[in-house]
Amino acid sequence: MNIGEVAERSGIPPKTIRYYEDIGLVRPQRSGNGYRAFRETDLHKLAFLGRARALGFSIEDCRTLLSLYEDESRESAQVKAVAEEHLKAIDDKIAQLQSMRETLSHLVRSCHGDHRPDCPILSDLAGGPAGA
Amino acid sequence: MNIGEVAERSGIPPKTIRYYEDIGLVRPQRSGNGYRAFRETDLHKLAFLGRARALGFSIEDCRTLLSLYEDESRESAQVKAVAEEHLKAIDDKIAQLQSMRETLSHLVRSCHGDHRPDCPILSDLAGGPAGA
DNA sequence: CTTGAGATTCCAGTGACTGGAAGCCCTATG
DNA sequence: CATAGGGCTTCCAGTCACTGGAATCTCAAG
Repeated sequence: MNIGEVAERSGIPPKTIRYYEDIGLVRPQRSGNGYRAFRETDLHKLAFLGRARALGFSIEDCRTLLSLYEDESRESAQVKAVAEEHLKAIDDKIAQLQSMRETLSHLVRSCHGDHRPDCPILSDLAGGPAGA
Repeated sequence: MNIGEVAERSGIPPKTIRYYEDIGLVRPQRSGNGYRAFRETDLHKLAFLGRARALGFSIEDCRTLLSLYEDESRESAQVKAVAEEHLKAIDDKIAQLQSMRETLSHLVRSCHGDHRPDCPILSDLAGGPAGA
């Protein structure tokens, strides 16, 4: 398989697949003409990567997960540990965003949003709730 | 004021302040010795930037907000528009993270996490719920 | 006079791609 | 057989918002 077909079947753009090869996530063989020659297992790996990235795992996590996937003597606890850590990071990020959302939505609601210059959003940014 | 004091009072690291000058967000004067000489208004701007960044506004949004802040003929609607767009981006991001969180927490719960190699997390990544 | 803290500039790296340029390979058509 | 195109190759640069580090300079204190 050439890169175009793999891209289509895995849903990962050619550019990204080349990048994944650069950083050693996949190692396709080469045909006589220099083109990358992907086997089914390469496609499988790329699809795996696509799903892991869609769940927000970092590239380094993906590398770990892939190696665990290929390691028959793995312990599921190792996989779970990676996933739990990532889950916690997601929770932290959500909490942070929700806190921003909270503040911001209050500010947006309190701004009349018309042609006048007075704006509680700017007042808040300029110096906190007791803004000048 | 030298950069150290401004950093302490604004909560923004010196490196970041220099970066903000590089990209034209602040324009401190210079003393005879070549040191940056910050005035109160510069400090004020930096504190403004710190709060805007803490709410997740991009640097470009910050630039816009700062210029609106300094524009006496602004209309609050302009500020509100920027904030609303950002709020929507935050909502989108939260939704995306919550969807990941959902999937991931199911997977984590379904993994026994012991010394055995079988792992529903890997099965899912390897090929969806109907994993091999 | 030396020491140390704090200031300066510039270069490089982060994460995970993505865009673009220059050029090779292959197939199909005129 | 020449050519046009589409797909493939490599390499370089840019994204975003910093951050680390090196080499050098300035200043106040002892």
